[in-house]
Amino acid sequence: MLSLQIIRQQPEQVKHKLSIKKFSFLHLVDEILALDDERKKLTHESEQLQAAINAMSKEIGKLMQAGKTDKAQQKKEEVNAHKAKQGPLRDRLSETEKLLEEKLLLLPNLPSDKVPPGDSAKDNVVVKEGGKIPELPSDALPHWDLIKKYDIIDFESGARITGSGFPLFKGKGAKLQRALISYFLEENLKAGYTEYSPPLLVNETTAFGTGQLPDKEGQMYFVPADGFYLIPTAEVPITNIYRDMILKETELPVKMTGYTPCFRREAGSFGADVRGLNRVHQFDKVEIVQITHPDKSYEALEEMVAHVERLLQTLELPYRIVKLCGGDMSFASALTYDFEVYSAAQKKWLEVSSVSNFETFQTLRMKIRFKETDTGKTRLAHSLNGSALALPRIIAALLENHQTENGIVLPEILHSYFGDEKIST
RNA sequence: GGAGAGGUGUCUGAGUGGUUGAAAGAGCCGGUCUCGAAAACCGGUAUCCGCUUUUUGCGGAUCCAGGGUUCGAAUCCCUGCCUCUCCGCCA
Repeated sequence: MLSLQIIRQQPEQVKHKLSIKKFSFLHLVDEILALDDERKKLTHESEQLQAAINAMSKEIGKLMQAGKTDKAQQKKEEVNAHKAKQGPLRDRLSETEKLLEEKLLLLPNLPSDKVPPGDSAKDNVVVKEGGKIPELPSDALPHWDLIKKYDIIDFESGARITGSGFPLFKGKGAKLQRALISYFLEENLKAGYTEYSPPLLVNETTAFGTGQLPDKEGQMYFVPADGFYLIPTAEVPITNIYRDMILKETELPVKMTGYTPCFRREAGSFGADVRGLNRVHQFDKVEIVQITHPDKSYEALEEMVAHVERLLQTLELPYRIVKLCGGDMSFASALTYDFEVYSAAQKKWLEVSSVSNFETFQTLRMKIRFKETDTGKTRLAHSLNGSALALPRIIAALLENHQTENGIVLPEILHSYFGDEKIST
């Protein structure tokens, strides 16, 4: 969420930046400012009364000890008169605060100055391309056919056990997943990340912290009996590890990684985009998360981008890095780089990672702060995260790009993790 | 799931209705001492909100959370959450 402070100080600037994100309810900014003024006024009045009440209560204490009960009784009545005045004031105050909070939560994060203008995915800026797009024969198969050919995922059984979008990995397919997870985690460890294996169900407060709630509950699976949400990404539990904490400046940056299954309802998706592994309800992902000093977060973002890029290079996949334009960015992000891998048989780019800086948007909600060594002041940290990497589309791309007459020839880096060089019939 | 105990500051831990934002100790920061360090001694050491033009200062809130009793609550009552111990069930 945005801090009231920045809205108070630079309302016009805030509106301008929100409009870059194609956010259309700019009137919210003025409404928030009006509510904030109201809140301050009511707070002040209510606290004046409270201060008077507190002072009188202390006097009553003294009078009672001195045995002057009738004088104390007189004071008590005075206090009661003050309290009668304070009651309605407090009700108005809490009403105002609630409304203010609700409106504040509707505002998306401000885009960083580096965000290119634009309305949708077509305006995103390709900042880098790498790898080589393979020349496949004309009878090259899309991954859903390769999956059948090598019998590595059983979509029908998955659908029977649960429903469509819940793939059942089998044999070499299951092992390939395990190999990729191990490989990604090992590389993340080498880059200085601490490994976590978090809970897969989270409570409401946790889901609120990273910005899934309110508003996006439709995207998550929910367990009503216990009030838990199935995580849509490891970002949610892992970032929340530091919720309500004040770190020492020297403890930054905090670098965390974790493998989890991810659950997404993906309501409303349909068509060719959802074929095979392109979009599923349950998938595996290795995530990286950083909590950084506010002055270092963009450095960290670049470092994370470079790290993910290395992973794709070693997997020998053709990729490109895309900087998202204002209109295509997520609610919580200040700057996002998407990684796309070219799927040679489908002839299209598939998003396999999204690396974002959230600046203080999440840390304000979660109260993740640090104490400055020099001044002793408490400041909000910045939070970032990215996939390193999401498995299904990586598998789709590996299958399609590395298909040969003799099977799927895996990149060398995976051989030791997979225990073989290729997948064949 | 059943029975009991408990949740206090960075930590340990005192506090059962009236200057208690909270004893004491530890830790941490600064200082004295020292060639330097240790020890000893002295001082400091929560967060959020509001007022004050700034510093200074003032006020309010916070002793798991939310309600309640009271002139006044860390302290009493209710509800919820969590932790620990024992029993049950179970991978």
